[in-house]
Amino acid sequence: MNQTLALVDCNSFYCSCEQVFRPDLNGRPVVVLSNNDGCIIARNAEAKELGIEMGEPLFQIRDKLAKERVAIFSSNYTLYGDMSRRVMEVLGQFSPDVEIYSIDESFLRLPDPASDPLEVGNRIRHLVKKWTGIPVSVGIAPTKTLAKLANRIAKKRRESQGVHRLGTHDAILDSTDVADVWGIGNASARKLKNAGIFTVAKLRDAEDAWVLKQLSIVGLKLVHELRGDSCLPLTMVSDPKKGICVSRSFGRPITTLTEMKQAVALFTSRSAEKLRRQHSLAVAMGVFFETNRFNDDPQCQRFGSFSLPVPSSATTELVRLTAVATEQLFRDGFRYKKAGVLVHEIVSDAARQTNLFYRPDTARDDRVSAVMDRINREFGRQTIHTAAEGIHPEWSTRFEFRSPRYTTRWDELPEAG
DNA sequence: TCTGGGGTCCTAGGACCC
DNA sequence: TCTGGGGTCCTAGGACCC
Repeated sequence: MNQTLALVDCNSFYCSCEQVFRPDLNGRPVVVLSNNDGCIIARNAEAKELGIEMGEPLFQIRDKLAKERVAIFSSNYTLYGDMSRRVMEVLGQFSPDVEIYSIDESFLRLPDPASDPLEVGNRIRHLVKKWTGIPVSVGIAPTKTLAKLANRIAKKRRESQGVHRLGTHDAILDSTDVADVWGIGNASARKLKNAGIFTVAKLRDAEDAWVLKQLSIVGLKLVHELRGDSCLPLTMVSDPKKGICVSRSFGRPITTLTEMKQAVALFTSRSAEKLRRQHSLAVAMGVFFETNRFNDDPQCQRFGSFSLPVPSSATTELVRLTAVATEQLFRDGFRYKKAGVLVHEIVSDAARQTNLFYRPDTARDDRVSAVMDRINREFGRQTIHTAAEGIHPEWSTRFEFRSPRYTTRWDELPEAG
């Protein structure tokens, strides 16, 4: 099959989103923090140059950041989600076949075989920047794995100027580290290097049987992709999630059952919303909480799961059930740092109306949920929520450096003049 | 010393990704 | 004092069945 794919990836996406609204930060190092302002999860080019690493805890490098005048932001997922949608809209102009792979990258099948792919890549770059302010890099190749690699090269090589096209036998593959291949993580890279395979070209030319034995079917597909043989198709419509997990670290430790129930109720509401958005029902769920594993506090991890009496996605029902589970699991005398809710068995809501157990009270719960969704969609998340979640609880996640939600909240826009 | 040969389902854990 | 939060896929091994 002869196809030309492009992988479009936003450069330092979270940082770029912040910088679009803060042109005064141009040329300055910028970082974005994880939930709770714990770790560095995004750095712009200037910050990377300072040697700031992905995943570094903030408290360990606070002084360095201050000294280098690094701009620090808490993560602002409302803003990033909205900017992502805008970028993806622009990409839609270039192809009917777009796979949104993550919040900041998409695969496109370039539809017109006659046009020059490099020229198309440059147009994508230019238009996304012009309409959204976000800089992107474009990798072009016949398979996803090669397009990923091409994108990496586009970002690394200055001469590429943000767009690179890669063929299966390009000379650059003889000098590209095998660890740069998408799907080759630490463990596989170590295995390959022990066997003398250091470059992408070497891996491409390895024997199928050997690869299968060492890296399983996953690795073999990847090697075929390096040879230009497409094994990973574009998936334009995403399947519903098979599991859902909502978990957070707290701004300060939780010690009481009352507060733990509030936290679990909040995470349960988020889970219920996710279920409804993909038209699914929970069949079995889990609740967990744990103490801080990085300090000397007495350690405690609790996990419990249960099946629902009837599959459901109603906030009120799920909150009631996870509250019971929380009461059963909770142990006094610990400082809990993190908790979460899982939905690990899911079914479609399509067949429910015919379910023997679908009674009027279930129907009422569902109507309440539908109204909650509508209000929260229109007026913003948490406009309406269950009383169980508490109001502005003290254990809430910290966002010391949060930027305004420029694109979705008028009330947070800075005043003009 | 020998201790079948399939098959399925489930779970835990590894590896990887963003 | 402060160390993220999601996901997917695959394999191995145990339980169970005929």
